[in-house]
Amino acid sequence: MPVELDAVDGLAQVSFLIQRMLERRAREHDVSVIQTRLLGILRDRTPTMSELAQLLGLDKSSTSGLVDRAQQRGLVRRVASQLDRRSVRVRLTDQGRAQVDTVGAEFAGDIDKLLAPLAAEERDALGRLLSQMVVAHAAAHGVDRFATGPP
Amino acid sequence: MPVELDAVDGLAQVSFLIQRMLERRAREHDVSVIQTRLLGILRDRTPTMSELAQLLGLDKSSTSGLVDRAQQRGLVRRVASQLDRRSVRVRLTDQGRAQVDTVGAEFAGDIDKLLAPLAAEERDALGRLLSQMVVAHAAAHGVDRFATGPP
DNA sequence: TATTGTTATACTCTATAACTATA
DNA sequence: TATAGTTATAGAGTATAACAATA
Repeated sequence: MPVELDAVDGLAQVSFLIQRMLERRAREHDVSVIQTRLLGILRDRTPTMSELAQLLGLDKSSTSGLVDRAQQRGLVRRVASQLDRRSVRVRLTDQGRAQVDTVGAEFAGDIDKLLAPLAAEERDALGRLLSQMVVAHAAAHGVDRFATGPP
Repeated sequence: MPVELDAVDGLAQVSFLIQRMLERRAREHDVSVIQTRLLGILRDRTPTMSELAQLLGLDKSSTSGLVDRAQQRGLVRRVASQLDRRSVRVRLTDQGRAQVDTVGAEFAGDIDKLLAPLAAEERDALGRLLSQMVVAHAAAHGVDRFATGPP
């Protein structure tokens, strides 16, 4: 198999593979990728609607609808804020937490399978290279790496 | 910056970064990722609607709508087949080709920037590791790597 | 006045089901 | 009958603009 991709093409191809894996896993549990991403953000946070919109990179009205649908499915709930009575916090329900844990574990398993052809030292080397890229990108763009990526 | 991700987390993070880059580039040109993917498929093909639905992994009705909207924007056109009068082929217009070339080049440039922190030998090593993964996955799943990935 | 959040509206994307035309 | 494609319908996801309540 002498097929050889350069780093740019390799990253593009692998990204599409991984994205499709996530789509499939989410759909198996009857949710969308964006719903899963919402739950992922809420795993270690209870943000206001505004903060949530910021984290998701969506308009506040889009976020309202997203949370509406997640709430209808029993995955999240809205909690009134005591400090500012205009404000609402969004919290994961037990069912939502179970859901995101399951999808997250399956998704991680998919990526792990994708790594199967690599030897242990190669996996380590890959992790180091990717870390360099992610860290440099976060430094340059001021992004909290753990805020944006699901799950 | 002693932050170190393992290969699984690194792949997940980088995939989300790359996906967001593509979304941004597509939106800058007023199209969606799926529209860009459609154009990418048509760069070296003139498939029937059925073939297109297969390549995109969508229902034929979804594909109809997608092509409708791309056609309204002047990016593709439908061509009647002579062999089978039920059948329709979809072809890129000049404008569609210019669009996908532009977005594709910008997207490749984004990935290239993401690779900036790596030395030349590291980029080569990364390309080799990712190639191994893509090739093994294609062999196991029987996927034409160039059919599915945009652009 | 400014901010937080929701609602009204419109468009894209997607699937299922029913349909037309051709094979 | 079977296949290629479209249309009707419904729902998710998104943004803009207008709005209510609170600060």
